[in-house]
Amino acid sequence: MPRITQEQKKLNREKIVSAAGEGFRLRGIDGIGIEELMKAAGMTHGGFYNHFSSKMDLALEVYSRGFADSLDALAAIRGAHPRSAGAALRDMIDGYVTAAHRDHPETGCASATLAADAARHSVAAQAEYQRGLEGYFGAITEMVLDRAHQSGTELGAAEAREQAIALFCQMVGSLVVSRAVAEADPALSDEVLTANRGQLGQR
Amino acid sequence: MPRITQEQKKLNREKIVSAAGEGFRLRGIDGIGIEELMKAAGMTHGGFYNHFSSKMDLALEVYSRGFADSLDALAAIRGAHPRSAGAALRDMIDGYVTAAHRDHPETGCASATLAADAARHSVAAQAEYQRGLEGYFGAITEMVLDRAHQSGTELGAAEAREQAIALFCQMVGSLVVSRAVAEADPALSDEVLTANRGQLGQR
DNA sequence: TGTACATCAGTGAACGCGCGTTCACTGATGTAC
DNA sequence: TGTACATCAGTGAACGCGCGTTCACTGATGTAC
Repeated sequence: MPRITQEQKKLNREKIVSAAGEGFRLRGIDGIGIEELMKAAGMTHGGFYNHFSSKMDLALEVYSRGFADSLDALAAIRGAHPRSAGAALRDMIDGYVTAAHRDHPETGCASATLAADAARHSVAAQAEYQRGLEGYFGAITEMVLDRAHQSGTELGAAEAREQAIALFCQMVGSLVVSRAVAEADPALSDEVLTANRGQLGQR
Repeated sequence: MPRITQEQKKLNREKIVSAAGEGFRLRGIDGIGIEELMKAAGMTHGGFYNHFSSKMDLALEVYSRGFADSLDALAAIRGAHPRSAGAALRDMIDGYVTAAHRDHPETGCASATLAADAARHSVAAQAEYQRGLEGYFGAITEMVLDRAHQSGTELGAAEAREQAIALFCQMVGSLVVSRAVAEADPALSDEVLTANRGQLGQR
């Protein structure tokens, strides 16, 4: 059957990255094997090394892809609210701190699922993580500044960035904590989300 | 050489739990093997099953131990400030959101290190996590209520609990995020901590 | 108190399994003429 | 455009390694008398 079109090869590579994006988020980088990933992508495991030099190489691509996707999503939210940065911020929070997001890590924020892996794995993974973080922080800071400007509030750039960072960390923390008890105590898990959404809304 | 005193056996068991507490926090439950843990505890790996029925059994003990220790630490902070709940809250935050805590996960908060493992592992682990969370939430809620009372502020119990939950999640999130870039970008990692401490202080 | 025997904690080899990675092979694709 | 050959993506078996767990063994401890 092989060999395959160059275009088909690119498609297959995409399938692997996509399957790994979900698998790594769901079970951790060490929690799912190459055989299972390749099967999910519709191939057998042997061909993996035609696309990546190692499992960690794939993981790095998953990281950078994940952050890029999240930044796109942020840009889309901002684009949907060209008039009000406040509404955009609310949309971001209400889309993030959600039972649906908690219950579907495989398609969710990379920060909330892969942060622990990044801390424990190579510096290369951390470097990808850093690039993603800078992007988030910058975008959210702009939104906070815009909102202050639109409401006529005085707000320095440094203070806006501090607020943006704190806001982001609280969003991530709320998801991480709520996931840690999602199966054992759904009510508590829901309460964690509700409480954070409530407090975040007051900012 | 064996057999050993019953008292010595208990001591050995403690050494295993202690070594696992550090090892699991540092590298994850799947990130360190029984052989290495037992070596760190000063024994060979074969004897492990004289103390625990499985690796997951040990992990459960590490979880419950970790939460108990953290609750003790919280009680100690409150005890050190019998007059001012506000000062106790500040001490808690300033002790938690710190470079020292970030750099030493092995002796740090179990929530910030083992949350991802709990979400992915058995429901039993989540149940331990849940018990710990309830303890935290309850204690912090009391502190928030005490502070309001001491400053003469009106504050309902439900609102206090909501604030306590949000506060805790932000603390956890700040540590998780700062650790994810600690090696790759120490300055950014420090900024994450500083920003969160700053914003948390304004509550 | 002393003696004889059963118990059992630690040792280190071994088992079985799954994982990341390698490799010989196949046959359709890409390319040179 | 057609032909001949080199390339190389996917296949599936295999390798090596580390891991969780088991086991026969040892000899000091605990216990029954």
